[in-house]
Amino acid sequence: MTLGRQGELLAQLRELLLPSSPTSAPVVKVEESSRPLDTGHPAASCDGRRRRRRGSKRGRDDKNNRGDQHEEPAAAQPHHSCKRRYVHTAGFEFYGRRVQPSRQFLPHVSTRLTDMVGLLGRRRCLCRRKKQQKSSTSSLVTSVPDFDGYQWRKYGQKQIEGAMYSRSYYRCTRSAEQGCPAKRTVQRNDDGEDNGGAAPKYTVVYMGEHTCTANDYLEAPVILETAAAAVPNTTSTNKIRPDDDDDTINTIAPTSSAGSCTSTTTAAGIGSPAISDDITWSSSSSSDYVDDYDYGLFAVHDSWAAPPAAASAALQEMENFTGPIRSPVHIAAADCWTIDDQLLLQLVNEPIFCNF
DNA sequence: CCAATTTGACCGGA
DNA sequence: TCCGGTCAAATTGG
Repeated sequence: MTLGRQGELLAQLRELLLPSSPTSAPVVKVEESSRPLDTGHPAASCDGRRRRRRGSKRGRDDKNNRGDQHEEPAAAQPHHSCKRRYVHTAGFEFYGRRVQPSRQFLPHVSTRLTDMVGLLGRRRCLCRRKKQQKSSTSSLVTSVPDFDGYQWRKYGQKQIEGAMYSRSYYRCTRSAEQGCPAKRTVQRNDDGEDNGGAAPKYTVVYMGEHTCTANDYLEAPVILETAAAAVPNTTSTNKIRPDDDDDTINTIAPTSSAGSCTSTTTAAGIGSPAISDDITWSSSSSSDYVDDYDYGLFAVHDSWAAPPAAASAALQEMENFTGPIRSPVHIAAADCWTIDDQLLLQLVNEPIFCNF
C-alpha cells in the first residue's frame, strides 16, 4: 500500500470516527420538574384498567436530557421528591437506529409499585412462560458495554432492588430469525455519583452462546487495539474481522466463556473515543486460564506491554471522554479485510483525540 | 411501513 | 410475597 493511499484511508477513518462537527460537552443536567412523580401510578386506574399508553414518550422537555439508557440514578429519585436528575454521559447508538435522546425519561418509579398496581387489573392470559434456564454465563466490567462486537436488541429494563441504576436486558438480534439464545444484561455499577470524572463502569453479564452465523457480524463495531503492535510475534497484519476463522487472531467474543481473567483492552484510537477500557472478565465456568483470549473483536492478552506514551495519552482522553458517542464504525468490509500495522501505529500515534 | 425502544404488565422461582 | 426476568403494546423516526 502506498503512503498516499494510507493517508487517504487514514483520513477516511478519522472522518468516520471524528466528524468535523465538534461534539457537545457532556451533559449533566439537574432539573426541577413541576410534575410530581407518578406514585399514584397512571398505569391503572381505580378500576384496574390501564390508562397509560405503553411506550409513550415524554414531553419535549425531556429531549436531550437522556442519552444513556443505563444512566438513571433511580436511587437519586425518591418517589416523594419532585426533583429529577438527568445525566447524559454518552449518547450510545448500537442498534442501527439513531440515538434516542429524545426518548422519554421516566424516573424509575418502583416497578414493584407498578406491579402491585397492575395486579389489580391483570387479566391477560398468557402462555406459561419458561423461566430462563441456567446456562453458562460470563460477566465483565467495562465502561463501554455496548462495543462487544455483537448486535443486541433491548427487550427490557428493570430497576433492581438495592441497585442505584436499572438493569437493561438484551438478546441477540438474531434470536428471532436464527434462534440465537445469547442474551446479556447491562447494569451500571454503583460507583458513586461523581465517580471522580472517570467513565462509569457497567457490569455486563452474558448468558448463552451465540449460535447465529458469525458472518452476520460484518457490521459489528470495529474495534482495534493498540497493543497489537506491542505484543510480540504480531504478524504484519492484524485481521479485525470478527468472523474470521483464523485462530491466531486475537479477538473477543464476549459470550465465550473462557475462564476468569483480568485484562486490559485498548482500542487503537478508532471505533469510538470510549472504547478504551479496563475489562474484568469473570465466568461461571471453571475453564482453565488461557494466555490469549480468542474472543471475536477485541484482543486480550494476559501479559500486557505498556502502550506507547502517545497511546496512553489517547487512552486517557478516551477514558475522560464523556460526550456523545457516535455510531459504531460500520465498515463494509470486504473478504479478508486486513489492517496494516503501520496504519495501526499511525492511528495510535496521531493525536486524534485532540478535537475533544 | 418497518424496525427498534420504552415500559407497564405478567410470570415464576425463591 | 418478593423480586428478577420477560412479554408485548405503544410509540417514534427513518
